[in-house]
Amino acid sequence: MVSMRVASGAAPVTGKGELMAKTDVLTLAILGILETSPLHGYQIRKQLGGELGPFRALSYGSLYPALKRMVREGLIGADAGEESTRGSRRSKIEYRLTDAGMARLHEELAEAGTSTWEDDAFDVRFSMFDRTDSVTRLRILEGRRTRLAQRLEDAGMNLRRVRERQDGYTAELHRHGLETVEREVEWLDRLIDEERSALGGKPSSAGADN
Amino acid sequence: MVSMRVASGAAPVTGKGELMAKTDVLTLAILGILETSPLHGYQIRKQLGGELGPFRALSYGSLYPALKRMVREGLIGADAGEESTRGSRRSKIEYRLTDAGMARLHEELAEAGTSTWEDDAFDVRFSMFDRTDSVTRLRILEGRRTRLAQRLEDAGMNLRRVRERQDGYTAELHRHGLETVEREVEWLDRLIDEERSALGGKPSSAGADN
DNA sequence: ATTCGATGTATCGCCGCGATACAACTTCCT
DNA sequence: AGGAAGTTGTATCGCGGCGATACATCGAAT
Repeated sequence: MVSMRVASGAAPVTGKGELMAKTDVLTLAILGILETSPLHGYQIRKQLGGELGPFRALSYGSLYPALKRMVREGLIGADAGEESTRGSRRSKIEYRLTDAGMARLHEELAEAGTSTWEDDAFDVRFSMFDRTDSVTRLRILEGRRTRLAQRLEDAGMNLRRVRERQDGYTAELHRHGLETVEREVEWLDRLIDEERSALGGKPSSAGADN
Repeated sequence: MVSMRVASGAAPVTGKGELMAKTDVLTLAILGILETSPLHGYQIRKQLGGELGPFRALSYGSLYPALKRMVREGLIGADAGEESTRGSRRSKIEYRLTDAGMARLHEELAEAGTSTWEDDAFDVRFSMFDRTDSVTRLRILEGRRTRLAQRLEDAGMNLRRVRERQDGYTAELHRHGLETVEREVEWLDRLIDEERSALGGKPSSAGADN
C-alpha cells in the first residue's frame, strides 16, 4: 500500500479521499494477522510483509505505536511471556486478539465492499480472503471495481483536457497511469468471474452497487 | 508519486528505502513549478495536481509548511502582493524562485538518474521533462529502469517462495503487483527507445554522460 | 439579493516512518 | 574456545505529510 504521499510511479492513486473509515488500515491488518494466532511484534511485521507482497514495508515506528493504541482501545491484549529471570531481560510480548478485537474484525470484514474503503485497505482485505466466504469476497471485489471505474470516469475528462493542452511527456505520464488502473480493472473482472462461477454461476443480482 | 504510503492496490512499492536524498520530493516539485513563473500557494497546488496527473493529491497541510521551510532555506521568496487596503484583507502571497532555488533545481535536475531517487521523485522529474535535454532524460529513464529491474530481481526469489507456500489469493495479489512493475519496465523501454532514436540512433553504450 | 463555487491563506493534531539504540540468542568460522 | 555476524525482539524520537477545518474574498448564477 502505500506510498507519497504522492503515491508512486505506477500511478497508484494516493488520495484516500472522502470520509475516513473508523478503523484504519494498519489496525485492520493487525487484527487480521492476529486472528490466526497470537504473535510478537516482530513476527507481525514479518508476516505482514509476507502477506502483502514483496512491495510492502512496515516500520516499527508505525507498528509499536499502533499496537499500543490498540491495547488502549481494548482490541488486543499484551501478554508478557514470563516476567521471570528477574529484573533484566526485556521479556517478549505476545499480542492476542480480545473478544472486542475479534468482533471488530468480523464486523469490518462483513461490512466491506459497499463502504468507502480505499486502496490500501483493499490490499489488506484481499490478503485475508482465504478466511472469508465467497459472497463477501464478491462484494469486496465488486466494490473495488466500482470505485476504480468511478475514478477512471473522473480521470477521463481530465485526460481529454490534458491531451489537448499538455506537452508530450506529461501526457505520456498520465496515459501510463490510466493504463495501470485499467489493467487492475481487468484483473478484478477476471477474479469476479472466477468467484461467480465458483458460486455456481449465480447471476450478478443486486449486490453490486447500492 | 506520493503516497503512500502504503502505496496502493496497483502494487506501487512503498519503500523509499536506502539513503534519502537531501532535497525531498515536495521541495523539488515546488521548485520545478515555480521555475516557469511565480505563483500563489493555491495555484501551486492546482498545477501540481494537473502536471502529476489526475491521480495525485497535495494537501495544504503539506504545501504551506513546505513553502515556509523553503523560504527559511532561502530557496524561494514570498512577495505579498500589495499590503494595501489597510489592515484587514489577508493579502495574496506570490512565491518566486530565488537564485539559490534556481541553482538547486538545476543541480538536482542535472544530477539525476544515477542517484538514489525513488518512485515519487521519478514522477516529479518526469513532469519536468520538457525542460530538460535529451541526454538527461535518457539518464533518468535508464536510472529508473535499473532500479525497477533490481526490485524485480529481489522480488523474484520472494515470489517463487510465496508461490509454493502461499494460498491462492495471496499469490494472486503478488502476481498482480509483479505484473504492474513489469508493465512499467516495458513502458520505460519504449520511452528509452524513442529517446535514443530521437538522439540520432546513437547506440546505447556509455555515451550517456558528458 | 443571496447562495454557491472558485480562489486564497493558514493551522492543528494524528500518526506514519526512517533511524537508531539496546538486548539476547544462534550459527558458523577459526 | 572465542568471537564475529546474523536473526529475533522491543522501543523511542523527531520530521513531516496530510485530512480537516476555519476564515476571507470575489464573480456568477438563481
